[in-house]
This record gives sequence, structure tokens and C-alpha cells, in this order.
Amino acid sequence: MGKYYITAAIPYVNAKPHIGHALEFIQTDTIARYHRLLDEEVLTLSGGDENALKNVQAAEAAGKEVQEFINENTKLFEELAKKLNVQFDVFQKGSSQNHHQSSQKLWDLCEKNGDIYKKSYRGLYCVGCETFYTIEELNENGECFEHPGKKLDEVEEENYFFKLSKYQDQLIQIIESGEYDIIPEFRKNEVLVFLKSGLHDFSISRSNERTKNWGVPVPGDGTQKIYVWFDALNIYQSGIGFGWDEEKYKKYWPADLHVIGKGIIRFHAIYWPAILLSAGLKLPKKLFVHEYFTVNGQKMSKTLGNVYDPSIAIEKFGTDALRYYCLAKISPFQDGDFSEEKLVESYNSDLANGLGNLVARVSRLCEQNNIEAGQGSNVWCADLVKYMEQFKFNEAIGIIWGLISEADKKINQDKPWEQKGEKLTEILEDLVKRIQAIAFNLQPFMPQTSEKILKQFSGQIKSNPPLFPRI
RNA sequence: GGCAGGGUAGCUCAAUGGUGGAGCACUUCAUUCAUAACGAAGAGGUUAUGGGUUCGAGCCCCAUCCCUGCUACCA
Repeated sequence: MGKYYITAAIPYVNAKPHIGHALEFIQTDTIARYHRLLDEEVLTLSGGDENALKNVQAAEAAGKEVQEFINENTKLFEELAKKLNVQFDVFQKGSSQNHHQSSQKLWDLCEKNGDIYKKSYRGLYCVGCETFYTIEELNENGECFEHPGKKLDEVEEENYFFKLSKYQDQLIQIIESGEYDIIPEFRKNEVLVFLKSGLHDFSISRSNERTKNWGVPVPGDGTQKIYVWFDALNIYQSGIGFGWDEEKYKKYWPADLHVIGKGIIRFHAIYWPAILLSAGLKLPKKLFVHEYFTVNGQKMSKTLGNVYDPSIAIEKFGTDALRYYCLAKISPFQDGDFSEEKLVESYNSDLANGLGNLVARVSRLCEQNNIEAGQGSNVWCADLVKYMEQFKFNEAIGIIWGLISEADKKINQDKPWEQKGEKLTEILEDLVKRIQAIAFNLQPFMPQTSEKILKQFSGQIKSNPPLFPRI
């Protein structure tokens, strides 16, 4: 029994959470719950990427103090996690004191290793992306593709740079060998292609002026703040004590798994391990890269106005219905589409007609015949284990629905309503075992529902109101 | 432009070169333990297009058209 430290990405907190955040939270939580059930000592972390300049600007636009604005938004993410029944043991805020301390320690370690140097830099800076661009990388209006309509700032200043280039060969070796394993394979290949094309050092500080004095101060230089990505990645360490609670840190680091979306793969697959190598720290073991949700077939975007708030789905259909959709109805390695229509479709056919109906028919039969439930066997389906190791949640959950379908068929074959005495008891006890197995395997995916079923199928079995009333 | 991965039933996706499948949706039948649920049967396809290799191609080769991701040094 070992430890398992898993992180979800640290969301920007300049806006409310959307359905994509829900997807990642749910995936992370499912993996975490699975490992808890394997009896590992699991620690989950997410947090708020609070030191971005974006946040300062969003706060200004909202007419609020930065800290106040950030606290409000970060709270929305924590609340979403709760509503999704997603348990984070640590929710680390980038503005917290111990994080500042921790990030400065990381900086010091890299500096001691000679990997930080000063260089004058001049370029076009997109505040939205927190990145410098060359002219070739911009559209015909001289704006970046992510934030059209937004003029870039022309900036010249002296910044600190990190010697990323120094770690190119080492990174290739580490990623190619799977020492730092990137899943899925095609993302790993992308990273390797990028690595082999050559790495440039990157700037890891910003002037106080440009950050509006917001963020983590560069150690020993009062005029600069640490670049948001350098400190944001360190939330994975600062949240478990790096720089302020070494005992806790030693217990949990390195992370066993980082869960991220495809958009931030370069930071996690290249910058992050390079920084850790420089600092002489251990590398995370695995990176799971999921894809994105489209909504009604379209990319989510503020300008399109189709950003979907997961709270709506939770209120309308319930937490486990949304969890089910996110896990079962899309492939984690492909963009999936979200729509309330599709959610309702899967709710009715899989949850109401499938799982819910099976539980209802068996519990009624048991109630009528005074059946008492025995102890469930608590065994994982072999295929489910295989799929969980590959993060194929849709395949894993499909195994459970196979069991549901089998049980339904068995009932129609055995016709318990035509049976009596010992034969009837035997049939029903078999069905009870099947339901217990289904509920046991369902735990990581739909915790509330599986708990309800396990409770219902312990001791004297009673018929309850439908788990998922048809919509 | 280069590299990678795709295009298969209305929808989402499977198929070591050997009779193209599943789930959902749809139609019919049967049934009552169950939430008009479950079960059985059925319908639904020129596998993006055009060539080629092969006894045989969804799969291999060439060309073309689309979609997605990554990414350009020089000129």
C-alpha cells in the first residue's frame, strides 16, 4: 500500500468555471477514488492560479481589489468541486503566503544551479496568453489567434531567463523512456517532436510595473515578479509543503499523476520537468492529457456566448448524471461534445432505463419475498482495472453497463415472478450479488449513487423511489 | 508548407488483409418484477472520392477532397 498523489490543473480564476473544468475535476476525482478504494494513501490537489496578470485586469474591469476578486472566483471553483462530489484534500491558492515562500525556494534552487540569468528582452506581449509573440505568430491584424481584437503590448525590459535549452537532451531521454510518462501516446509524440526541434530559454520574470505589482517577488530583486507559469506549476509542490513543511512534502512528492487539458501540455511536459531537474528535485511520474468539450458541436468561447456552466446541469439532472456523462459518453482522448440534449438522452436510456430500472425491479422482488442481502464480494472487474490504468473511463464504465444488461437478461430468463420457495430465493440472491458487484465497481464514477445502492442492498432489502426518474 | 491522427449505420464509436459490428435512436413482437421500463426480432452501409497491389482491401500503395492536433528555419 503506497501513497498516490494526484493533481488536477490549477485553473485561472479570472472567470467562472465552465463545463471543461467540471470534466477535469470529475476525471481526477474518479482516478483518486479508484486508488483510495485500492487502499492507497491518496492525496488530491487543485488550486487557483491567482498570480496571472489576467486576474489583475479582470479585477480592474470588475472594479474590485485584486485579492477580493480572486477570493470570490477561487471560491466558485471550490464550490463546483463540492457540487460535483469531487474531493480535493488541498486547494492551494497562488496568493497564499506559504506558496510565495515555496516558489522563492524553487527559484533559489534553480539559481544556485546556475540556470537563471538576466537578459534584456524586447517583444510583443499578449496579456491574455501571458506570452511573447513574434510577428510571424500573429494574424494579419497583428493580434494573437487566441485573443483577436486585443492589441499586443510592445515591451522592452530586463528579465530573468531560465536555461531551458540546457535540459533538452535530458528531457528527451526522460520522456522517451517513460520515466516521465505522457498519456496518450500521440501527445507524448508531439512533445518529443517539439523537444527535438530545439528549445529556447524562456523568461521567468516580469517587471513590477507590468504585473501591477501582483505576484510572487523575485528573491533578491524587488523590481520583478516571478512569471506566473513558473510559480503556478509550483503549486503542485507548495500545496504539499515544499518550502514550509518538508516532512509532508517528502511523504507525497513526487506526484504520481498530473491531470491536465491539452492546452497546457508544454508547460507540464517540458517547462515543469526542466525546472525540477534544475532544482534537483524529483520528477512527477505521469501526465494524463485530456481533450476538450465542445458545446452543441461548437468550441466554447465567450464571444460565441456558449460557455456552459456545469452548475446548471447539476441542478437540472443531478451530480451523478453529469459525472456519468463526462466519464461514459466521451473518449478522454478526443474532444467530446456536451449538450443538455445528449445528457438527457444518456440519462434516460442508461441511468433511468438501465441502472435505475434494474435496481427498482430487483429491490421490489426482494421486498416482496423478504430477501436479506448477504455480504457483497467487493471484487473489481478485471477489464475495468485494465481500462482504469489507461484512463479509459468510458470503456471502464462500459464494463459495468455490460453487467447491468446481463442482469436484466437473467431476470427475463429466470422469471422470478413465476418461481417459488428455494428456487426463487436462489434466483433473487444471485441478483442481489450482481447488483452489489455493479454498485461496488461503480463507486469511483458515481459515488452517491453507488452508496445509495449499497445501502439499499444491505440487510433487509426495501423498494425505494427511483434513483433516476425518467425525464 | 511540414509532421501526426482521422473520415465506417441518423448519432457516438469498434473491426491481426478473409462473410463490415456494438450502443443510442427507430420499427415490430412478446412480457409485467420494474421508472410506457426490461427482453426478442428487424430495418438501417457502394467503409470520403478515384486509381492500384492481391485469389481477396475498411485495413496495404498512389492521387484527390475534407476534419483535428502540433509546428515552421530559409527563401
